[in-house]
Amino acid sequence: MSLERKERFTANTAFPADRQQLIRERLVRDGRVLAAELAAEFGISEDSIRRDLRELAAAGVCQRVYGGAIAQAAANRPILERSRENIGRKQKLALAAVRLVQGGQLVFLDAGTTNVEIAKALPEDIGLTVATNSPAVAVALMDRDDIEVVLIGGRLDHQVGGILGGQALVDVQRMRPDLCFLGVCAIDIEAGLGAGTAEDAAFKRQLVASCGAIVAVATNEKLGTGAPFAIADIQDVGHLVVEADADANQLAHLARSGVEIVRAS
Amino acid sequence: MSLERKERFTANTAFPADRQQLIRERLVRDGRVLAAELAAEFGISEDSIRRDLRELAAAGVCQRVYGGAIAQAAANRPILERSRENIGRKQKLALAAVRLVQGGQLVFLDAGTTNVEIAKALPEDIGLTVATNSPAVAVALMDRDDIEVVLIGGRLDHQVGGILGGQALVDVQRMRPDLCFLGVCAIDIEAGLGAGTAEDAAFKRQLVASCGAIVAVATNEKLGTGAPFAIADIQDVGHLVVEADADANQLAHLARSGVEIVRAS
DNA sequence: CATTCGTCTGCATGTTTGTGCATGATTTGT
DNA sequence: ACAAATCATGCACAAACATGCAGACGAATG
Repeated sequence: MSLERKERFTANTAFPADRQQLIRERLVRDGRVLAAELAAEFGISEDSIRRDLRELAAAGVCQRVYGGAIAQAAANRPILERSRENIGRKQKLALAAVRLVQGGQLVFLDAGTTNVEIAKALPEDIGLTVATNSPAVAVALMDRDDIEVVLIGGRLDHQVGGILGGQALVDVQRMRPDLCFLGVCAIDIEAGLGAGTAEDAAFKRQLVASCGAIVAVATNEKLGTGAPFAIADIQDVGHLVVEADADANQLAHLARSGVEIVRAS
Repeated sequence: MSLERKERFTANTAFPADRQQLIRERLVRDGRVLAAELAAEFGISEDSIRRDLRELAAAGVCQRVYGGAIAQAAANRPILERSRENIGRKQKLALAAVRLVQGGQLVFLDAGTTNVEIAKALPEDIGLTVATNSPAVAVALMDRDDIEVVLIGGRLDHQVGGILGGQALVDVQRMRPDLCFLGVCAIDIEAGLGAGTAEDAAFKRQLVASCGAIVAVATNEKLGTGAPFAIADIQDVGHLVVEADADANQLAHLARSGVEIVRAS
């Protein structure tokens, strides 16, 4: 008896910690595990497996069920949902927008929810540098080893969700991004691009001045509307990314200003 | 006996330092080591191997497990993987930590998952300014109208999850926060505070120099362990926030250095 | 050369941890 | 509702553990 146990124990190269790690991996892969199955695989009794599962459940990794355990859906679900259907309008816009980006470039992502989606939509291993004044963009790119992130410093504007102010202006002045995704609040053929606050508009004006190419990404409700503070003329915009069902009439007017229209699918 | 031992000792090229280096390489290669296996290989007793492993664990190289040790990936793992672990414990720590904050202060929140929890735990309408090099902290405070947020600019370190580098150092130099919550990777009575990378340590050193009062918040696994790069001595820390079940012996040693211990509930 | 000190080692001691098994309690499927 | 499967709990045991101790050795000191 004791011999059997000793034999198993020493022959088995797996520490409890390793074993639990393997169970974790299996949980994310399959979503569920069976106690009996694991016991057979590791060559130990189901009791020990149950102990492991109990600990993992206590750590919040999985949830115990009769016969085994299922993965705690919280961390997994969003990734799956994201890759599958349910792609929002802004995500479709983002997918169209990122096609304008090339590896090796210095790209500026302005503050805004759309630009956060663009950050998330950047292709794997594209290898570029992203400058931004948006903490949310930085967080979205935190786990991307192929993307160097440079954050503009300064006072955070809660309304805009980005860094604004004098120091930010100076910092942007010192860099020459190849491409800039401008977070516009309004875009109109006559009024041009507009923002909701004076400080935001001032920052975006500096962006337009500093960046080699400007891309505006606009959902339908932003087309043909004005905003209190002007940023730039339509002529300053290189590309305008719009939704698939954007108003054709508006687009025709805009295209006449020389801006290249990109339609999302 | 003595002859045997001497023979072994000289025959094996293993001074403790050499031996530990070999164990390090083994850890990198295999990710784990078995105490009995190493003892057989080096021709010494398991006791000495265990001593080595204990030292390596204290240095943060590996994590001791029953039967041997596994490579310590935790400190070097990207921050997003760490973020969901131990949330409950860190929230309790955060609740204790925010009691050190007073309205109207300029508080610096260093990068780290614990400090994100501290940001979330700041009382409603406390009314203060938070400076940070962590985009995640900034995002957590985005909807807090009573808190002014100042973000340090510069290159984002994906491992640390915060802005590091020369410009960040200069920016911190220019401000005088009343209070700083330092994201320490390791804290030990002799080695002091430690970080996992040189750049991170340099930034934290500047924080210690610039800030009026330093608060270190440490989960249990960080107590009594060392890290490759030193930040500061224990004496530089004003308050140390620890978990309710932190090792009393360690705390007694730490308290003797003059640091004020705050226990979470 | 003798001695003193610090380090490293192995051993003895008692403690902790991981494991399997027995025993009821609980849950599931039919 | 009943049998089978699964589970939680307590127990026993061996492996692995921390700790204190003493001997051996090298280096520094007189």
